[in-house]
Amino acid sequence: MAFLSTQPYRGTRDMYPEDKRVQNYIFGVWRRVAQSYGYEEYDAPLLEPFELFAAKSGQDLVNDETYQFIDRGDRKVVIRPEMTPSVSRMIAARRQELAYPARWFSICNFMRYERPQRGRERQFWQLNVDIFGVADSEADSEIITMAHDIMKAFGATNKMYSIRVNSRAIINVMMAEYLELDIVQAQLMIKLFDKRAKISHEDFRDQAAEIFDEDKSEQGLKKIAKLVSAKTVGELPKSLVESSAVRNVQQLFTHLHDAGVTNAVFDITLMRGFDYYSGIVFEVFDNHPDNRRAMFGGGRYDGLVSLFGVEPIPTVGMAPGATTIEDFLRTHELLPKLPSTTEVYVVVLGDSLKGAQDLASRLRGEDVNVEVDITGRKLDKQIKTAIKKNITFMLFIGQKELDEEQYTLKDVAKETEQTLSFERLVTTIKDHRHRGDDNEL
RNA sequence: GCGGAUGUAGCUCAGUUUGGUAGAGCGUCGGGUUGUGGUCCCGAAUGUCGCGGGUUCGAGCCCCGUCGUUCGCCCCA
Repeated sequence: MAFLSTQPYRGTRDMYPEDKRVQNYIFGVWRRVAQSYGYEEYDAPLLEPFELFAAKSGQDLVNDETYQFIDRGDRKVVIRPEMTPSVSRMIAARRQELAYPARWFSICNFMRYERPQRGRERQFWQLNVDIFGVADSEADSEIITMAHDIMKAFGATNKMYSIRVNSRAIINVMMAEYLELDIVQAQLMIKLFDKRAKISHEDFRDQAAEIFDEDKSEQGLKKIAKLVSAKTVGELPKSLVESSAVRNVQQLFTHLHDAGVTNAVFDITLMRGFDYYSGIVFEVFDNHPDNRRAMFGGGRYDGLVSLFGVEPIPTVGMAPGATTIEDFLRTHELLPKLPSTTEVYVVVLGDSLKGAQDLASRLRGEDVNVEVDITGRKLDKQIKTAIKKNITFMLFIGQKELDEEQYTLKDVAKETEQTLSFERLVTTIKDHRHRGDDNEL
């Protein structure tokens, strides 16, 4: 008989305790920052009807990149590849009774049938943060500022990443009125702009020239050169600067500046997915030479809620992924040492197991997480186990300690030992707990 | 969907040139001082050499296929 494989399914990861610690750390930072802005957590089903995604995204996307199946009732269902349609559905369903602006977040897993590569897995976790009901650029600014704060909360400095900002509204004006392209040409040009960083200047120019009608090609290239050279919104050609789309982005940058977000830059070539975005779009880029890539992004999608046949609700959101954040943290060596959730490992000396168990039980009664070594092994083996498990404290329990009711507590990292009464034991362990929390921030 | 690299002990890898008994370090387990560890000493266990087929007297090594991993392309909600 062939043995079963121990490998996880392609594109998925087994979360061993040390992996889960990292994930919980990332989730914890996300949750803390989102809640600090007054966002409340929600959740949605793992499965959604096929139509929900088909309506929103391109057919290719839903057919080629989702996990889907027919359920026992002949319904076509999809394992969610993203959160936005589900949360839009939830908002649409209760649009009349919600308190606006509605500030919501979720931390959920998703599946996409893709070829795995660096920073991309078939099963992945994302934070989704959205603000519903505000059309003003204050909402755009809030989401981008929160992205910035999340990076800060992970210990990143401004130099480590940059935030690139563009606006679909500007792109629309630019394509239709400034470059005078029809819809088909505009789509091609958007794709080309999106690729610009990956191809040579010559290829970019040649391919751009082909998109224009022949008689407009030369003039069009000059216009594109002007667009691309704009380092700020203000440097865009005059006819664009006067549009409301540009004024809106200028406002956004003013807000960001006021909020202390100094590493946000305007980038006319940022296109981002583009299916449902209707206003600003942004992406957070890793600046490290070893990991130069877009980590996550977001934008404004005012039209999506109206797919459910109701009044549109203006919405801005973003979705940082755990995989890319983890890559970022490892690349910049920002991952903190993450101790076990177990605070005390009880090392049992001689045949004091029963007394050790009683003491452990009392500690648990005081809300301390305690693990007891019940193996009866030699001392050094017990100690090595505690270290390997990355547990903060060791507590040595032998007959002498039980008789005297004075216990030896060892701080594993500092290699220091104290002999303490039960009450002092509890306060010492709890004091350390609070310090640890502060260090994480 | 396309291209490159790669798969040998729990982990990191050598062994492939020139086919000839399956290796190292770390880790694990046991012991060395029966109340204190990471980096001491001694000893031991551990492999369908990813999987399937082919060539050969003989394959970890050569050939074909396949699966996984990884880097890039495409795509990126």
